[in-house]
Amino acid sequence: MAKTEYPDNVTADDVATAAGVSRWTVNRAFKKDASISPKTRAKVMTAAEALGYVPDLSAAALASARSNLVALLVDDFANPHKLVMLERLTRALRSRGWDTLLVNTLDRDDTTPALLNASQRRVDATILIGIQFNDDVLNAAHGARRFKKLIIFARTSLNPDTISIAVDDEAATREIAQYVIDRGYRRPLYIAGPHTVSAHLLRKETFAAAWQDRFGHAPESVSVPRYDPLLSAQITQATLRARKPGNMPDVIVCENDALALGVMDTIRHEFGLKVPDDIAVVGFDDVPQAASPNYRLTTYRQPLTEMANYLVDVLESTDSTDLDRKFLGQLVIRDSA
Amino acid sequence: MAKTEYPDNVTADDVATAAGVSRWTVNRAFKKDASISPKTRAKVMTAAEALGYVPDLSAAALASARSNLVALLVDDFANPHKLVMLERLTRALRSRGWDTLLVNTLDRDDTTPALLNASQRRVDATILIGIQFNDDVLNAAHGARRFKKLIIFARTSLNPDTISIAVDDEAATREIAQYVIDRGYRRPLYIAGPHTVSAHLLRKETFAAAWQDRFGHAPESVSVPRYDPLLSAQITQATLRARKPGNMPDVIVCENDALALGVMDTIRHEFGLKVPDDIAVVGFDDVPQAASPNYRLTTYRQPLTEMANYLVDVLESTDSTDLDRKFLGQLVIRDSA
DNA sequence: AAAGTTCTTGCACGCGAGTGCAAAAGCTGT
DNA sequence: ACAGCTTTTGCACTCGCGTGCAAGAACTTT
Repeated sequence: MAKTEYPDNVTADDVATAAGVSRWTVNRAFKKDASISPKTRAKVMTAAEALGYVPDLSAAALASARSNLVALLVDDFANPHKLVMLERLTRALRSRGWDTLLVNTLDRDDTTPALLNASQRRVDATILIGIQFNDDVLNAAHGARRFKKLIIFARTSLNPDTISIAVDDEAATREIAQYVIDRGYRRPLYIAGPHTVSAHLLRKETFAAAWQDRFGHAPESVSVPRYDPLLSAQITQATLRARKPGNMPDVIVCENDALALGVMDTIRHEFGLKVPDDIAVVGFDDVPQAASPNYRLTTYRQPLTEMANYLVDVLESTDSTDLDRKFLGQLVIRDSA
Repeated sequence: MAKTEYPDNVTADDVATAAGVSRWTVNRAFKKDASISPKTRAKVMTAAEALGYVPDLSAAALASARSNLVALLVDDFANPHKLVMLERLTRALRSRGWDTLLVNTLDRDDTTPALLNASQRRVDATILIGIQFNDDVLNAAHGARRFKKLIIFARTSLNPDTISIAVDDEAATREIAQYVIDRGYRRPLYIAGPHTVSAHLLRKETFAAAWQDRFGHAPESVSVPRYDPLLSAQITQATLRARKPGNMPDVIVCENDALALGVMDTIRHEFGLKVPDDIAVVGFDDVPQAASPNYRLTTYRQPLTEMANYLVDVLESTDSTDLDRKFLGQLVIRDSA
């Protein structure tokens, strides 16, 4: 008979009764900068705690125009860097009161259904950290109902309806190219990721341009259709096998670490060559494994935490004037090049 | 002036007017097994499509007792296996109409606030795929409001208020132990993960018991406080350095692959030893990297897809009688042992 | 101490849809 | 063509809270 358990659901009304105020005052007590006297708030909070009350965000989202919820669309789970991004993003979001809806868009050919689904949950923004989208989808999405913000994270997009938060790929790649040239490498092979129309990484083009500027010809390149170390290993293997023994590259520059890890594995275990003595390797992202004693990969680190925090700034900002932003990262030199 | 854009928000009422039926009929049309005539449904769907209507799940969650939303608490982003689990879980959930709230619980010392937050969003279940929780938290959570189901995924829990969906660690570990013994290894070192009270993996104990049964003494073991290859590498290095040169183990059995990868790196690059010739290594989980030419790790694969599908079954089941379940996986023999 | 300010608090209405039941419509057999 | 039955449709009420404004309380000023 003792009321040891909390009732099924405590509403603001219950707390109001307990504290001897109105329901609206209860809600004010939970709102950051509401006009309420300190002692009333204290009284309400005490009552709330005693009853085990917490505001229902679901109802709040329905009543107001905001939900403090974002959808995170991911279409690439083979790239270890995704795990790092997920960690940084969820941490930044959560620390500032935002929740994250994780949407796996791997098994659909476009993101439209996922965007639709996000709108059904009244998300305040949709964040894309993948590649599978094009301008058609974006335009459709933007024309549709209830679309607040569409953020492309860690990838540049030229679409004007989109907010892109990314590292400055061009500057980063030029720095990489300069380093490679300075170290005396002259026979590069560039391993690029999937071709995409929108949300392009300018890395391959920039590297090619830098090489062209310096030596008058573009470097060779290969494309891997997924950011997957295992696939990258296979394709690199096929590419190198097709070459004459004397015609090996002296450096392999990769669009990101996911590709670079596979490349290193192949170089060592399929060809029995040494990194960097026979072939050097450069990556991009600085995934945790890049630092392992096995890889010691030279790579480029994006300021992910800073970028994630800026993303939350964007979510909280009201004006929508040119929120795109590029960040500068840092070349991390290890043993692979 | 042309109405090229959809209005801000289309409600069921708008569709009802357009289709010449009542709002409730519109909702029925969107409900899987509602009693509605096929032609009425078709009429409604046509009108809905023309207007760009989709039901508002936020409002639905408020009005009904279900939200079709689950919270996924993760406290360990260094383990590459987490990415695989996230992929499998979100795919299974999404394909059957469930959305996933990803909650990062890394930077808090207990899961209570996260559980509270989940309850604020009216999730139908909370799924834990980490380690940071104990019985106190669980009990508090369960006593509180609006807690539907608490699922421990990929980890065994003996707490009766909890539904545990996991591989049969005991059977798996016995199989591993048997393999190690059959291959003639006699000086094992066991690398365990963090100590936890609840949600225990029985792997270390089972391996020790199996060894004890056979040889009359327990194997040595070390604990790594996080499932992180880099940390595992460090601790393994310290452990092996403390040994006399002639006293090295001939096999290192790891609680999971995250630990095993670090172990292999250390063996090779810090001690210049060969795997498996000098020291063999066994893991658990079969992460993607385990198959790479670099590691070729012998490990144990959990039937994750099957487990994820069962999880959705659990979500959709109404009776709550003993939903715990153990799955059998498969020993994957590669070159590391 | 009265009038003028500023800070607090209360309230009607709406957000968009689910539940359970009752009314209406469709169907069967004779 | 009508009773009897089944399927389909409509509706009052509810879920828990936000918005914007107006009334009330508390504090200043001269």
